[in-house]
Amino acid sequence: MATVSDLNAHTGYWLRMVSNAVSQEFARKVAGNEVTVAEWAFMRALFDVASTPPSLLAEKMGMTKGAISKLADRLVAKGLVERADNPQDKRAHNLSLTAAGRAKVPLLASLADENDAEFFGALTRQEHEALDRLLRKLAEKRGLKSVPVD
Amino acid sequence: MATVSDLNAHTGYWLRMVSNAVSQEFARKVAGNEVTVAEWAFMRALFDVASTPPSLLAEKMGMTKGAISKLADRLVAKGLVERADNPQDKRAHNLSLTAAGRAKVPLLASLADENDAEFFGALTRQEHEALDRLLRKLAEKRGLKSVPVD
DNA sequence: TATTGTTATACTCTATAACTATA
DNA sequence: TATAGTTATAGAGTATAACAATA
Repeated sequence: MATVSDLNAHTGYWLRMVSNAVSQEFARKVAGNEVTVAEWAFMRALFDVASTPPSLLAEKMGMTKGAISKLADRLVAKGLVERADNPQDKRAHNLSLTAAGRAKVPLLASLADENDAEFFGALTRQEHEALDRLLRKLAEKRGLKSVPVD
Repeated sequence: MATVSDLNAHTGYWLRMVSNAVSQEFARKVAGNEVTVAEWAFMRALFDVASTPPSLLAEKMGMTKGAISKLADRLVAKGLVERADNPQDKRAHNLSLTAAGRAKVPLLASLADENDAEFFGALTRQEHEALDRLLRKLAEKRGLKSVPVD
């Protein structure tokens, strides 16, 4: 347990600080592409799976069904995502990127690359790789899954 | 530049995922203490400085003046923060924790400790220290400053 | 005019909980 | 009853921009 004198030891505090800065800058970068950061994350998670039910996406992304539903609505309205009926279970359906959505991924990915380079370029290559590894380890422990092909 | 095939290389994506999970859980933990995560970060930044103008706090926290102003309003209403006139410049003022605000810090800090332990306990001690160091390095490069005593 | 801070406005993000339609 | 998903509601978080007071 830390005492008040070592408040600065809180990793969560720095994590939030850095993550917010990275996301804010990325939001600016994607703003011109009619897509938000959360929408990009959604599309990115969908990119490598042919098709997936909302419930699974919610679990993977650490979000509630309701949040996924709302995000999906927006992306469907923009023509980037589509819902397909599940013949086996009429309650269920599957989400996937449309051709337009899929076509947009490389552009958005290159903006994400730029953003990564801008922020993590402050680290050496070894440091950057170490950070990546640590974050993935934490995500995994938390049940946040990457796309299947990972 | 990454190509579409190495989408998973985006550090920003994982950073956001992990940070969101950590903050969400912490929000649950502090919810019973009439304080939000952003409010705690604000109080924490204020804890080690006797008194600071909003503009400086905004710079340190990577937020706009408007956002700081709104947060300060809420904390003043809760009796945790106070504004003091600056005799040298009537436009300016200084923010500081009230006695009640200061008294609340150890409890909130211990919840932050708990949260850190819960998430970063998945790492070895060396890994946890490495993560800390990397995050601070990134924050520093970005001009996000820790409190002066750091 | 420039600067400090507040206020007005507007979104995104997300949760919780109630609801609908199946199973 | 249980489950898949949607919808309704609400609030946090934050930005941008216009504004007021003072320098």
